[in-house]
Formats: sequence, structure tokens, C-alpha cells
Amino acid sequence: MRQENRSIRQQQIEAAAYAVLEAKGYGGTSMQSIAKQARASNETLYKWYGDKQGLFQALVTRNAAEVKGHLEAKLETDHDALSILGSLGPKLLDLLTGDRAVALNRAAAADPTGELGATISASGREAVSPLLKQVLLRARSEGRLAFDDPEEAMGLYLDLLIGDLQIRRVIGRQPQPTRSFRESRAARAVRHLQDILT
Amino acid sequence: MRQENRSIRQQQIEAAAYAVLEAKGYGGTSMQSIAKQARASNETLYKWYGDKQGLFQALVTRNAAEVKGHLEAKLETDHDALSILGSLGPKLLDLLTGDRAVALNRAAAADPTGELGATISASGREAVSPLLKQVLLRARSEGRLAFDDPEEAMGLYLDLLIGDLQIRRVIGRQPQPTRSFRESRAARAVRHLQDILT
DNA sequence: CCAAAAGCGTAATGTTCGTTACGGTTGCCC
DNA sequence: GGGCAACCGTAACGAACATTACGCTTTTGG
Repeated sequence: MRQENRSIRQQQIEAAAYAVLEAKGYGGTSMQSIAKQARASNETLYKWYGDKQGLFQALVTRNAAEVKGHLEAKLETDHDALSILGSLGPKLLDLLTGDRAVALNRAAAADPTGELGATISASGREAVSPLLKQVLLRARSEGRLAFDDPEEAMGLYLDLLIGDLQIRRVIGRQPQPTRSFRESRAARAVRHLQDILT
Repeated sequence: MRQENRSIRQQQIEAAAYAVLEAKGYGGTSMQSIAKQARASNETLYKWYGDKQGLFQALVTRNAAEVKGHLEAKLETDHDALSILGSLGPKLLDLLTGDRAVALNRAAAADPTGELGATISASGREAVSPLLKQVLLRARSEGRLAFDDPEEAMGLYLDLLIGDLQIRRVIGRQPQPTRSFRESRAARAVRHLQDILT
């Protein structure tokens, strides 16, 4: 299979994995159901991903790369730091509470080894972190925020932005936030960040 | 079996369930492993709890009742509302990020039906909510906080207190917070709540 | 155009699990 | 103290699953 086709096929398989995962939960997602959904064979799944863990690790790392890409695109904006935060926030919220992220977090919660969770965290928050710190530092140098520790300021921002939304999503008690909800919540986070860090 | 003995036996069985759950994760927790750990028989487990879901539902509701009890005890304190918040916060954080709560949240995340999550949320946050609102309203009447919507103020407090700690715990990326960490985080939440709601 | 490799559909294998069943034992009630 | 219900330990049963195996077709590289 040519490299191009294979890449397409992988995307199809991973899309199928998400489809089953979102429909049946991690417990109800078997390799055979993914294969059937993707019209692929078990053999291919195992040859390409090694085992079930490997397939989900692949989902996680690819998803994290996409998140990072989206956020970096937002960073290219020319506006001042605070308005970057204003447009970064809804996007980040979208990526963290979307169906894919929720499905992956559920998988990580169900994973007895904890490796999926480690991968999510390492490639997720720890990939977003430098970008976010960069924006906060820019806001400080523009005189819009005052803080000593960027790490702490970032934690505060993330607490205000995300709060317990994600855990409520993961245990199935919170529907996916609408666009307007995400935007008002992100605006609230920036507003309160200014209240606190002046 | 006398009622008294039976109650003791139930506690033993549920303790065994937590032990296996915390050690092996939800996926690795079978009814038979719980029975063996508790030196009970499968028959008893099924007679008492109906099925696996029933057992975990029982864990969730009992845990929620204990949480509520702990918090109500804190409420009896005579101090002003803000210092009640100061002692309520660490306790709540402890209860939400402790091993038991984490294990139950993982189980809820893995549960395909979503019923466990619904039970956790209904008996958890929605049981804590009235108590917390009561404290916040008292703080307002004492002139220490200013807000219109108690629901919104509570959401803000919980975001500041819990943030994304719980989800990070659940995916295994965050160790259980120490006492001093919980206390300083709860203090931070109160401090910033005052920064925002003045 | 042809061999070799890759992929598909299906089935086999070995294990684990939820749930049920059963004979032996224990403790309770009268 | 005797009968009875509950409980224990163990095993049995059917289903589902991860993983492997195997013919068959398609694609690829030369």
C-alpha cells in the first residue's frame, strides 16, 4: 500500500475507533468491532498498532498533535495577549471537552496500567503549557497582568477556564458545551484572571 | 444473620470492593475477585446487590452519604461564613480527590451505560450544592462577598477549589494531594473568591 | 505481466468474566 | 436440640474478548 493510501487508511481506522468508542464506551470497544466498523481486518490492526493499547496510544498522540496545531495557529494572531487568550480559550475548551477528548479520557480512566493517562497528560497539558505561558508572559510585559510565577498564573487560568467541566463530561453528567457557552466561559476566565492578577 | 452482623458484613464487602478497585482498576475488578477478597460467596454478592452495577451503585450512594455527613459536621462550626469555607474546602478537596472518590469516578468513566456517573453526580455535587450555597449566602449577608446568583458563585468557588485536579487524578497523572496542599489550595480559593466577588 | 507482499473476511484459540447452581456448614429461632 | 434459612467454597456455563491463524483477493514493484 502506498504511503499516501496507508495514511488515509489509518485515518479511517482511527475514525472508526472513535465512532465505536463514543458509541459503546471503552468497555464496549473491542478490536473486532473497530475492525468491522473500519472494514479492516484484525490482522492489519495488530500489524500496524501492535495491540489494543498501541492503537489507543496512537489515537492520543495524534489528537494531542492536532490540539497543538490548532492552538499554535491561534497564537499567530497579531492582537494583544489578552485578546489572544480570548480566542484561545474557547478553542481550548472545545478541544478538551469535545467528544474525542472525552472518549480518550474515559479510556484512560478505564486503563488499569495508567499508561494512557500518562500519555494524555504528557502530550496534552504539557504540550499546551509552553504556549499558554508564552501568552501570559506577553500579557505581563504589556502591563495587563501582574504575577510572579507563570506556572501559577497558568494554573489559575486553567482552573477558571476548565474547572470541573472535564470531569463532569467524562462521567457523562455534562453535555458537550455549546459554542456560546464556551465563549462566555472563556471570557469569564479572562475577566476573573484580571480581577485576581492586577 | 442478624441485622447488625449483616451491616458489618456489607461494610467488609464494600471495603473489599474498594481494595480491588484501587489495586486493579475498574476493568480488572471482577465480582469473583471481590468475593475472594471479602471471603464471601458469589451467591451472597448477587443476592444482596443484584448485579455488578448494583454493587457499585451501592458504593457510590454510601460514599455520597458519608461525604454529606462530613460536610454537615463542618457546617455546625460557629465561626463566620468565610472561615467555615476555609475548613470546608480542604475537607471537600480531600473527599473529591481521595482514593475512594477517584476509584468511583474511574468506574463511572468506564461504565458504558452512564448510570454510575449519573448517580455520582446526583448524589455528589447535587448533595453538596445546597450546603455550599447556604454558606455563601451567609457570607453575603455578613457583607464579606457580593454576588447576584448563588449558583454562579458556587460554580466559581468549585472551579477555584477543584479545578482540573479531579480529572488529572482520575487519569492517573496526579498523586493524591497532601494535607498542606489541600489547605493552601482551599485558602487560595477563598482569597481569590474575595478578589472577584467584592 | 508475474511473483511477492499486504490486506480482507472469517474462524479458531485460550482466557476471563458475569451469572447461576450446588453440596456442605454455620448460626439463628423456637 | 432440631429444623431451617443464610452463607461459604467451588465449580459450571455461556458469552465476549484479545490475539493468532488461514485461505482468498488485491495491490505493488520490477
